[in-house]
Amino acid sequence: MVITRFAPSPTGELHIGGARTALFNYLYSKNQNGKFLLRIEDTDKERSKKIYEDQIINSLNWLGINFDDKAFYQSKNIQKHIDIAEKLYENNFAYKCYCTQDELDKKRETAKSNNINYLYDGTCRELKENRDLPYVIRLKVEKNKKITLYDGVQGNIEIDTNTIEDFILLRSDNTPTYNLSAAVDDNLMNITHVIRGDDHKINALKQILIFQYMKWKIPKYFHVPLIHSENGKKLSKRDNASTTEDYKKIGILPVALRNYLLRLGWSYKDKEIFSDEESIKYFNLKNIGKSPSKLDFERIKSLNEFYIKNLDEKILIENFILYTKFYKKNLDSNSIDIITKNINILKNKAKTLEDIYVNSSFIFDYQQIKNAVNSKNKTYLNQFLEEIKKLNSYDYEKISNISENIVKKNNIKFKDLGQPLRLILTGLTQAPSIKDIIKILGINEAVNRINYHIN
RNA sequence: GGUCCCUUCGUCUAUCGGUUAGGACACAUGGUUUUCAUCCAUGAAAGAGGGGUUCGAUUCCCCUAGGGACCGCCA
Repeated sequence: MVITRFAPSPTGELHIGGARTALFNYLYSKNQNGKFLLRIEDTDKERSKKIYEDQIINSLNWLGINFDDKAFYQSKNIQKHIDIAEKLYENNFAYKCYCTQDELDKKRETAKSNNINYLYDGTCRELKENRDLPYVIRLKVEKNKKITLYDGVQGNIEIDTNTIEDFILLRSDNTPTYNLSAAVDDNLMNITHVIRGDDHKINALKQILIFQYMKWKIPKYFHVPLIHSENGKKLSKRDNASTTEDYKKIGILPVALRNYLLRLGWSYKDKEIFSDEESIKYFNLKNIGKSPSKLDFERIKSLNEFYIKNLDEKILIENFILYTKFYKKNLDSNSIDIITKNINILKNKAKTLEDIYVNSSFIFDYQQIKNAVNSKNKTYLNQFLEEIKKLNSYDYEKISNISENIVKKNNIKFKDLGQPLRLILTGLTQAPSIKDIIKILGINEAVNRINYHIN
């Protein structure tokens, strides 16, 4: 059975690249009728925060990326990682290193200032005797050997082991390092396919060495090129578009972000829009692209617009209410009622949930404009007012005729009536058509708002 | 500096050696529209450069250039 995993470290909010990695893992496991596991890599006690663990899980839920079983916490498995380090040491695949951090820092610096490549020089590699000093455990990387990473995305990558240093497995405080923990846990969790960011390519080689020494079955690796910011640089927290939270708070729908992420670095012929079912059905690993891709905010927005227009309106309203609750304000039930009834009008201008909020604000956040109309306009508005007063509620279709007649009668342009009318009804210069505004507000409220301004 | 990876319209991408190099977003123009949008139509827009291999190269190989990742007792 195929088992994939997403293994974030809880040192920050869910990153957009992480979200894509999670999505790919999720989709592939579902496509193969396998399992998708979540492993929180919280072995860095300093930087790992509980609130980020929760945030990552919440974001995955929000995106509809559901993991199987319970979330797995790497910190709970530390003893097993230590056991393996000791086993490697006993089998002479690893050794104790007594070099201090100061010594290593110095060597690193001299190497850097001489512009030469730094690798741990193996000072302690051949030490025979034990010393009564703090030590780390390093893996003994066999020299002068070629090792191959069979990467499902990048092809076979052959590398000389001389360029891989004897990396640390166990720190001097006896805690395991990332490469040890990751390898041990991937083995323990029976991970069959490791799909992750490009930045782990070298780590894969290191982890493979551990797998080989332990005679474990090596998983298949797929290293996905990273996502770059719009200016081509590595995505950073300062880009304001780097975490799923950044998108959530401006009113991007989870379906839209998911669809966008799916098509970033992956494709299926000419297809752009994927339902959840389709994405599971069509997802495969061989269509993952080899080159890094840039984020395109306009594309995200346009996809979001598509989903706002095409999503089931009930679901759209659910998303909208949750959105306003989190990021705007709790709307009263009357306003929600009005918005729900008129969502087909209000959603038409929106690219984001925030747009829907702004577009509907004249319902719950109406601001009267002082001196909005001049005396000439008042005459037309008065005529308009008298006519709509005569309307039965739900007789909104006649509104167009009313304004048409007034325009003809006074020999004016529609603009002369429509512009001030829209402004006093909504407090906004851009809003739905006059007919729709009155329909949304109801005759009474419309009459009130006009009255206020012409008297 | 070392190791490794990548390179098709501005962006995401399609192309299993033979195509007028296709689609989507963005952009431009026109139409619809009682504001703004929407919507519809049309258009402009690409194989980094140089060598090979081949009857034929965007596709395969090499070199150059550009971009990226990694090089922690972080993950």
